[in-house]
Amino acid sequence: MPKSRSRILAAVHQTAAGLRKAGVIDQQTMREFDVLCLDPVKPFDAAQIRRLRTRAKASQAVFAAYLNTSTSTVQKWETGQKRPSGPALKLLNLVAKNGLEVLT
Amino acid sequence: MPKSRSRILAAVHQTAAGLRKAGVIDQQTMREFDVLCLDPVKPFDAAQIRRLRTRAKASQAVFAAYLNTSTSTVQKWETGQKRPSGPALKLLNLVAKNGLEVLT
DNA sequence: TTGTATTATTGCACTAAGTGCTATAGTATA
DNA sequence: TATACTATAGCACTTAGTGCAATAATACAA
Repeated sequence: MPKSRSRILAAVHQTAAGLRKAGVIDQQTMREFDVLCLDPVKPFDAAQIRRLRTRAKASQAVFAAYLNTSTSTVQKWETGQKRPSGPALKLLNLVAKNGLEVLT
Repeated sequence: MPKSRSRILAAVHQTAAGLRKAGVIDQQTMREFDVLCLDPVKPFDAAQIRRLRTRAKASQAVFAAYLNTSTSTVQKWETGQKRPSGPALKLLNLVAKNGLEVLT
Protein backbone atom coordinates (compact mmCIF):
# COMPACT_ATOMS: atom_id res chain seq x y z
CA MET A 1 0.00 0.00 0.00
CA PRO A 2 1.40 3.41 -0.95
CA LYS A 3 2.51 5.49 1.97
CA SER A 4 0.27 8.44 1.22
CA ARG A 5 -2.81 6.28 1.16
CA SER A 6 -1.93 4.55 4.37
CA ARG A 7 -1.55 7.94 5.97
CA ILE A 8 -4.98 8.92 4.81
CA LEU A 9 -6.44 5.68 6.05
CA ALA A 10 -4.69 6.09 9.36
CA ALA A 11 -6.27 9.47 9.78
CA VAL A 12 -9.62 8.16 8.71
CA HIS A 13 -9.38 5.19 11.00
CA GLN A 14 -8.44 7.29 13.96
CA THR A 15 -11.46 9.46 13.43
CA ALA A 16 -13.76 6.79 12.07
CA ALA A 17 -16.12 7.23 14.95
CA GLY A 18 -17.09 10.51 13.37
CA LEU A 19 -19.08 8.50 10.89
CA ARG A 20 -21.46 7.46 13.63
CA LYS A 21 -22.37 11.01 14.36
CA ALA A 22 -23.38 11.47 10.75
CA GLY A 23 -26.39 13.39 11.92
CA VAL A 24 -24.38 16.14 13.57
CA ILE A 25 -21.86 17.45 11.14
CA ASP A 26 -20.08 20.42 12.61
CA GLN A 27 -16.88 21.97 11.37
CA GLN A 28 -14.71 19.47 13.12
CA THR A 29 -16.33 16.38 11.69
CA MET A 30 -16.31 18.05 8.31
CA ARG A 31 -12.56 18.36 8.60
CA GLU A 32 -12.35 14.67 9.30
CA PHE A 33 -14.28 13.81 6.20
CA ASP A 34 -12.17 16.17 4.17
CA VAL A 35 -9.23 13.89 4.59
CA LEU A 36 -11.01 11.38 2.39
CA CYS A 37 -11.03 13.99 -0.34
CA LEU A 38 -7.35 14.80 -0.17
CA ASP A 39 -5.68 14.32 -3.48
CA PRO A 40 -3.51 11.25 -3.13
CA VAL A 41 0.08 12.45 -3.26
CA LYS A 42 1.80 11.08 -6.31
CA PRO A 43 5.43 10.04 -6.17
CA PHE A 44 7.79 11.74 -8.58
CA ASP A 45 10.85 10.10 -10.00
CA ALA A 46 14.04 11.92 -10.90
CA ALA A 47 13.05 12.66 -14.50
CA GLN A 48 9.62 13.93 -13.55
CA ILE A 49 11.05 16.32 -11.02
CA ARG A 50 13.44 17.68 -13.60
CA ARG A 51 10.64 18.09 -16.10
CA LEU A 52 8.58 19.89 -13.51
CA ARG A 53 11.41 22.31 -12.89
CA THR A 54 12.44 22.90 -16.48
CA ARG A 55 8.85 23.49 -17.52
CA ALA A 56 8.82 26.24 -14.92
CA LYS A 57 12.01 27.57 -16.50
CA ALA A 58 13.78 27.67 -13.18
CA SER A 59 17.35 26.76 -12.35
CA GLN A 60 17.96 24.21 -9.63
CA ALA A 61 18.90 27.04 -7.30
CA VAL A 62 15.72 28.96 -7.97
CA PHE A 63 13.55 25.89 -7.76
CA ALA A 64 15.15 25.01 -4.44
CA ALA A 65 14.41 28.47 -3.09
CA TYR A 66 10.74 28.07 -3.92
CA LEU A 67 10.58 24.77 -2.07
CA ASN A 68 12.68 26.14 0.78
CA THR A 69 15.29 23.49 0.36
CA SER A 70 18.90 23.43 -0.81
CA THR A 71 20.28 23.26 -4.31
CA SER A 72 22.13 20.16 -3.25
CA THR A 73 18.86 18.49 -2.41
CA VAL A 74 17.20 19.29 -5.73
CA GLN A 75 20.36 18.03 -7.34
CA LYS A 76 20.08 14.68 -5.66
CA TRP A 77 16.38 14.39 -6.43
CA GLU A 78 17.04 14.87 -10.11
CA THR A 79 19.96 12.48 -10.23
CA GLY A 80 18.08 9.83 -8.33
CA GLN A 81 20.43 9.82 -5.36
CA LYS A 82 17.71 10.82 -2.95
CA ARG A 83 13.94 10.87 -2.98
CA PRO A 84 11.92 13.81 -1.76
CA SER A 85 10.49 13.56 1.72
CA GLY A 86 6.76 13.49 2.42
CA PRO A 87 6.26 17.25 2.73
CA ALA A 88 8.60 17.88 -0.20
CA LEU A 89 6.52 15.53 -2.30
CA LYS A 90 3.42 17.39 -1.27
CA LEU A 91 4.97 20.62 -2.49
CA LEU A 92 5.94 19.03 -5.79
CA ASN A 93 2.35 17.88 -6.21
CA LEU A 94 1.12 21.39 -5.56
CA VAL A 95 3.53 22.76 -8.14
CA ALA A 96 2.53 20.14 -10.68
CA LYS A 97 -1.09 21.03 -10.18
CA ASN A 98 -1.00 24.77 -9.76
CA GLY A 99 2.36 25.97 -11.00
CA LEU A 100 5.34 27.38 -9.15
CA GLU A 101 3.50 30.59 -8.38
CA VAL A 102 1.44 28.97 -5.64
CA LEU A 103 4.58 28.86 -3.56
CA THR A 104 5.14 32.59 -3.75
CA MET B 1 21.79 34.68 8.80
CA PRO B 2 18.55 32.73 8.68
CA LYS B 3 18.66 29.71 6.43
CA SER B 4 15.75 30.76 4.26
CA ARG B 5 17.35 34.06 3.44
CA SER B 6 20.70 32.52 2.65
CA ARG B 7 18.92 30.21 0.25
CA ILE B 8 17.33 33.13 -1.47
CA LEU B 9 20.61 34.94 -1.66
CA ALA B 10 22.32 31.86 -3.01
CA ALA B 11 19.79 31.66 -5.77
CA VAL B 12 20.10 35.34 -6.46
CA HIS B 13 23.86 35.21 -6.46
CA GLN B 14 23.98 32.31 -8.85
CA THR B 15 21.79 34.18 -11.27
CA ALA B 16 23.12 37.64 -10.52
CA ALA B 17 24.36 38.02 -14.05
CA GLY B 18 20.76 38.24 -15.09
CA LEU B 19 20.79 41.76 -13.75
CA ARG B 20 23.17 42.75 -16.52
CA LYS B 21 20.68 41.82 -19.14
CA ALA B 22 18.18 44.15 -17.57
CA GLY B 23 17.23 45.32 -20.98
CA VAL B 24 16.04 41.95 -22.16
CA ILE B 25 13.64 40.58 -19.64
CA ASP B 26 12.16 37.37 -20.91
CA GLN B 27 10.28 34.80 -18.93
CA GLN B 28 13.43 33.19 -17.65
CA THR B 29 14.98 36.27 -16.21
CA MET B 30 11.64 37.18 -14.74
CA ARG B 31 11.68 33.93 -12.87
CA GLU B 32 15.07 34.80 -11.50
CA PHE B 33 13.87 38.11 -10.20
CA ASP B 34 10.83 36.47 -8.69
CA VAL B 35 13.00 34.76 -6.15
CA LEU B 36 13.65 38.14 -4.59
CA CYS B 37 9.93 38.44 -4.04
CA LEU B 38 9.51 35.10 -2.31
CA ASP B 39 7.97 35.46 1.09
CA PRO B 40 10.74 34.73 3.57
CA VAL B 41 9.86 31.46 5.24
CA LYS B 42 9.23 31.99 8.92
CA PRO B 43 10.31 29.41 11.47
CA PHE B 44 7.61 27.96 13.66
CA ASP B 45 8.21 26.77 17.18
CA ALA B 46 6.34 23.93 18.85
CA ALA B 47 3.58 26.11 20.30
CA GLN B 48 2.99 27.93 17.05
CA ILE B 49 2.62 24.71 15.12
CA ARG B 50 0.10 23.45 17.61
CA ARG B 51 -1.82 26.68 17.43
CA LEU B 52 -1.83 26.48 13.68
CA ARG B 53 -3.30 23.00 13.83
CA THR B 54 -5.87 23.58 16.55
CA ARG B 55 -7.12 26.69 14.83
CA ALA B 56 -7.76 24.51 11.81
CA LYS B 57 -9.64 22.16 14.13
CA ALA B 58 -7.66 19.18 12.96
CA SER B 59 -6.28 16.29 14.96
CA GLN B 60 -2.61 15.53 14.69
CA ALA B 61 -3.44 12.62 12.41
CA VAL B 62 -5.54 14.74 10.08
CA PHE B 63 -3.03 17.55 10.06
CA ALA B 64 -0.29 15.09 9.24
CA ALA B 65 -2.28 13.75 6.31
CA TYR B 66 -2.60 17.23 4.86
CA LEU B 67 1.13 17.75 5.06
CA ASN B 68 1.82 14.23 3.81
CA THR B 69 3.81 13.35 6.85
CA SER B 70 3.32 11.02 9.80
CA THR B 71 1.42 11.57 13.01
CA SER B 72 4.61 10.78 14.84
CA THR B 73 6.33 13.66 13.10
CA VAL B 74 3.63 16.20 13.93
CA GLN B 75 3.80 14.88 17.45
CA LYS B 76 7.48 15.64 17.70
CA TRP B 77 7.12 19.06 16.15
CA GLU B 78 4.55 20.04 18.75
CA THR B 79 6.53 18.68 21.66
CA GLY B 80 9.71 20.31 20.48
CA GLN B 81 11.59 17.07 19.95
CA LYS B 82 12.12 17.75 16.26
CA ARG B 83 11.92 20.76 14.02
CA PRO B 84 10.17 20.72 10.67
CA SER B 85 12.38 20.37 7.63
CA GLY B 86 12.69 23.07 4.99
CA PRO B 87 9.84 21.91 2.75
CA ALA B 88 7.69 21.12 5.79
CA LEU B 89 8.25 24.66 7.03
CA LYS B 90 7.23 25.96 3.65
CA LEU B 91 3.97 24.04 3.91
CA LEU B 92 3.34 25.39 7.39
CA ASN B 93 3.85 28.90 6.06
CA LEU B 94 1.36 28.26 3.29
CA VAL B 95 -1.17 26.97 5.80
CA ALA B 96 -0.61 29.92 8.09
CA LYS B 97 -1.19 32.28 5.21
CA ASN B 98 -3.94 30.58 3.26
CA GLY B 99 -5.48 27.98 5.52
CA LEU B 100 -5.39 24.22 5.42
CA GLU B 101 -7.61 24.12 2.34
CA VAL B 102 -4.76 25.14 0.03
CA LEU B 103 -3.30 21.70 0.61
CA THR B 104 -6.38 19.93 -0.63
C1' DT C 1 36.74 28.81 -32.38
C1' DT C 2 38.06 30.37 -28.11
C1' DG C 3 36.94 32.39 -23.88
C1' DT C 4 33.63 33.30 -20.20
C1' DA C 5 29.68 32.82 -17.31
C1' DT C 6 26.04 30.06 -15.82
C1' DT C 7 24.40 25.87 -14.51
C1' DA C 8 24.73 21.12 -13.37
C1' DT C 9 27.24 17.02 -11.51
C1' DT C 10 29.97 14.22 -8.45
C1' DG C 11 31.63 12.57 -4.12
C1' DC C 12 32.34 12.81 0.65
C1' DA C 13 31.12 13.27 5.41
C1' DC C 14 27.97 14.51 8.73
C1' DT C 15 23.58 15.96 11.12
C1' DA C 16 19.20 15.60 12.14
C1' DA C 17 14.54 14.79 10.44
C1' DG C 18 11.38 11.19 9.53
C1' DT C 19 9.33 6.96 10.72
C1' DG C 20 7.15 3.04 13.13
C1' DC C 21 5.83 0.88 17.14
C1' DT C 22 4.26 0.02 21.70
C1' DA C 23 2.77 1.36 25.87
C1' DT C 24 0.85 4.93 28.55
C1' DA C 25 -1.87 8.94 29.81
C1' DG C 26 -5.04 12.49 29.28
C1' DT C 27 -9.76 13.97 27.68
C1' DA C 28 -14.25 14.11 26.29
C1' DT C 29 -18.52 11.86 25.90
C1' DA C 30 -22.31 8.39 26.28
C1' DT D 1 -17.93 4.76 35.35
C1' DA D 2 -16.97 2.88 30.91
C1' DT D 3 -15.68 3.85 26.26
C1' DA D 4 -13.90 5.93 22.55
C1' DC D 5 -10.69 9.39 20.74
C1' DT D 6 -6.57 11.87 21.05
C1' DA D 7 -2.13 12.95 22.57
C1' DT D 8 2.45 11.74 24.77
C1' DA D 9 6.73 9.26 25.67
C1' DG D 10 10.56 6.61 24.52
C1' DC D 11 13.02 3.62 21.74
C1' DA D 12 15.69 2.19 17.60
C1' DC D 13 16.55 2.83 13.06
C1' DT D 14 16.63 4.66 8.19
C1' DT D 15 17.49 7.98 5.16
C1' DA D 16 16.71 12.71 3.61
C1' DG D 17 18.95 16.98 4.00
C1' DT D 18 22.96 19.68 3.95
C1' DG D 19 27.50 21.86 2.85
C1' DC D 20 31.50 22.04 0.42
C1' DA D 21 34.87 21.69 -3.06
C1' DA D 22 36.24 20.14 -7.39
C1' DT D 23 34.87 19.00 -11.94
C1' DA D 24 32.06 18.90 -16.04
C1' DA D 25 28.74 20.40 -19.21
C1' DT D 26 26.16 23.92 -21.45
C1' DA D 27 25.22 28.24 -23.48
C1' DC D 28 26.51 32.52 -25.08
C1' DA D 29 29.46 36.25 -26.68
C1' DA D 30 33.63 38.15 -28.71
